[in-house]
Amino acid sequence: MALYLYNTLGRTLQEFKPITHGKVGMYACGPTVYTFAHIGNLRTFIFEDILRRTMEHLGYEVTHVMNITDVGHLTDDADQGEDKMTRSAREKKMSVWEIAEFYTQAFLNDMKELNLNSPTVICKATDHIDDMIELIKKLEKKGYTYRAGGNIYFDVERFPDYGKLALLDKQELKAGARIQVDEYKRNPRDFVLWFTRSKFDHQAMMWDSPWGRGYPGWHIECSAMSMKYLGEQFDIHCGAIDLVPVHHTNEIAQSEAATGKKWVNYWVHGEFLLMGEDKMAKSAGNFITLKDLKEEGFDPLDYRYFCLGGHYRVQLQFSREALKAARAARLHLTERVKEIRERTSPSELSEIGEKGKSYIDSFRGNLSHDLNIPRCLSDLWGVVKDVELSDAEKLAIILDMDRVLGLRMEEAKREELDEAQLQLIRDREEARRRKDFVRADAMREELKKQGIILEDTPDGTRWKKIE
RNA sequence: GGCGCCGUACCCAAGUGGUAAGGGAGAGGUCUGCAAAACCUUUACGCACCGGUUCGAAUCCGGUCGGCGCCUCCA
Repeated sequence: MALYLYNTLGRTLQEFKPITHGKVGMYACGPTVYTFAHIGNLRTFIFEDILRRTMEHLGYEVTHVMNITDVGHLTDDADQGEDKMTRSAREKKMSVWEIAEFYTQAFLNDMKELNLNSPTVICKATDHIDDMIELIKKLEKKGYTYRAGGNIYFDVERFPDYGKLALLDKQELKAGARIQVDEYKRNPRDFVLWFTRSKFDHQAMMWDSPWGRGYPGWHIECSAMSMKYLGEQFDIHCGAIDLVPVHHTNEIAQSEAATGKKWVNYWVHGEFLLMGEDKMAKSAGNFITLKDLKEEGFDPLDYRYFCLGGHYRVQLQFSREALKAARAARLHLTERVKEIRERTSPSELSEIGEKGKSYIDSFRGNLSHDLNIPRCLSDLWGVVKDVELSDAEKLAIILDMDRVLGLRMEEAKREELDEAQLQLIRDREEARRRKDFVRADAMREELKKQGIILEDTPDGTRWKKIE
């Protein structure tokens, strides 16, 4: 089944055709590790995980590369003083290297808890300074750069297609609207490839280069590392929507200028998470982290489920109410799967009947249509509730769908009780037979204190643990 | 000012010109010693508003109102 993706380059839905048959090279812009990722950042990584799992589900062998931006870059709108990493280091009384390592680990932990499959390659900017220098040298040789005020700039005038991704030619740039204009730039859209003169007082990370001791510009790392691991041309580059006008635009310019080839075929961008009505941003101070949600009693997978409820290209409104709804839905789902598994083991996918196949087809169709995950979730619920499917079929289909959704359905199994608890349940059943309901209710109350809920059914008493 | 996105039930939200997915919450019912779970039924003659195209519009076109994002930190 053909996969259709919305390509920001061209702004249309396009059939995905890989460069190499059966394989996909995919680069995802990773986190900047000077503080904890907030749940808005994490939405993007959940989307990328879904994209990667979808392609694998459709039979592609995926090479997924994600970078870690551990070189500090700028502070805020004022753009002066210290860089992010330096400031964070000062506040935490740690070195910039320790800060980067600490938040990198925190991020990788978030990924694990959200059940994000680990990228094939995770690469740190600071491990690839030489690759960046080589790329800048190449650009310099071809005449795409100029030196001014101690820095090396990329000259956008030399690259005619500049801004194609972001439709910048249709926009009027309001230069200096938010940021002071860099007096050394020939064109306001020019950007720095290598700094030797830091804007910051206490620049901590510095490297030697042909242009002097300094540090790389922000955009060069993604070009250098993606081409190192995926080649000069690859299939998909993704990230959040805010990266389109500057970061990705500049990446394209420097990459294609260096190689003279088209760099990336499909650009796939995820929309923002909104906090109430506004965007969630570190600078606005209205952000929350996965840790915050856990402290409020949510499971990271509740947040994953919540994100799956909205399409990746549409802004999603976060609220505690909406997250609670997602949690309730996920717990119901998990409970249902536990019940099914208790009765059966999954059948072979090849033995699924017509009715079951229609769900699988629907699911794949929705996936293929620009990752319509909300519809896929709807298909999943359809399977769970269908009265014509056998339990074995249901379980097989659910587990198959979950390879994409990543809700850990394979772990939805009945927990174990100890012998004393099992005995108490048997005693209670005995009391019920004697119609000693006062005693029976007391025992149920006692089990509830131990976190066990009882349900009396015509087939006997069932129990489950409270989450 | 320029560019882009979006207004669907109490809430989140899908919708690919053919008669409004799904989840949550609420209500009624079946079952039950009670409870819970499960299941069944139910909640938008209508998709911000006004025109237009069409046999047919939530979907396409134009306009109005409202919201969000971006315009060199940004997921």
